[in-house]
Amino acid sequence: MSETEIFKVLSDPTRRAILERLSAGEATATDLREGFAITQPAMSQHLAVLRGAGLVNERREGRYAHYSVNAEGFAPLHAWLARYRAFWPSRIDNLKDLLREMDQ
Amino acid sequence: MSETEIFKVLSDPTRRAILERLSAGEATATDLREGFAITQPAMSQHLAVLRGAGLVNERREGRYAHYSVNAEGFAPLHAWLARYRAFWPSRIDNLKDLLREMDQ
DNA sequence: ACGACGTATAAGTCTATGCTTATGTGTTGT
DNA sequence: ACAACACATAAGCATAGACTTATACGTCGT
Repeated sequence: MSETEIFKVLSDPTRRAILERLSAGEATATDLREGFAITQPAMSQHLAVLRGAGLVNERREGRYAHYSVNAEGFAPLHAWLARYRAFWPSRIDNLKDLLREMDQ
Repeated sequence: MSETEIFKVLSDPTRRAILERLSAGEATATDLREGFAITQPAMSQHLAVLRGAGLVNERREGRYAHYSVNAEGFAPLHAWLARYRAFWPSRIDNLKDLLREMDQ
């Protein structure tokens, strides 16, 4: 998925809230509506967008759609952001060297 | 800056390209236009948005505006993304413990 | 002082997106 | 078989955002 698409998808607060909810575990589309002042089609559309971006997985079980976070979908975001980690706390700056050591 | 704002700002490919250019070093607004098929006001507006989100710094020098990456502005993004690092390569999963050790 | 320059702002246009209501599709229980 | 259910899709509307042209603002060189 393109970086542009991922950023667009995540720029919606409702979708980020959905992801946060899903990070606590799988949930159905109806489950997810609790706590959100949102109609069913709106939720369905948000989930379709998240699915399209590869940020969530869908597991079909009869008439229920179980959604969960697809952490691999965040890889492009991690990769992009890594370019701007130059000013991470200095401890973390040493990470690369550290990992190199760990590999040996 | 709110996560929503940061994601929106970064969802524009031109703005991400500007950041990439700036990550190679400071540049003026006019410098930045090279290589971009973009009018001067459009560039100025993008820079205003980046500045507003705290992602770039402006250094005024006479009639020139020198822009540079403000890496601290990426902190909210790092913090948010950290929640979804559960599936980072397993080596990195140990980072937290590692850093804890380093502090001692 | 004045004109060229570097940049910012204003105002309008066009498209993208998130919402709504209405409806379609497949599944389950009786 | 049929009604209720879980979810998806369609179509329309309203707002946001990225662009344009025009113009304003401050700075520099002559």
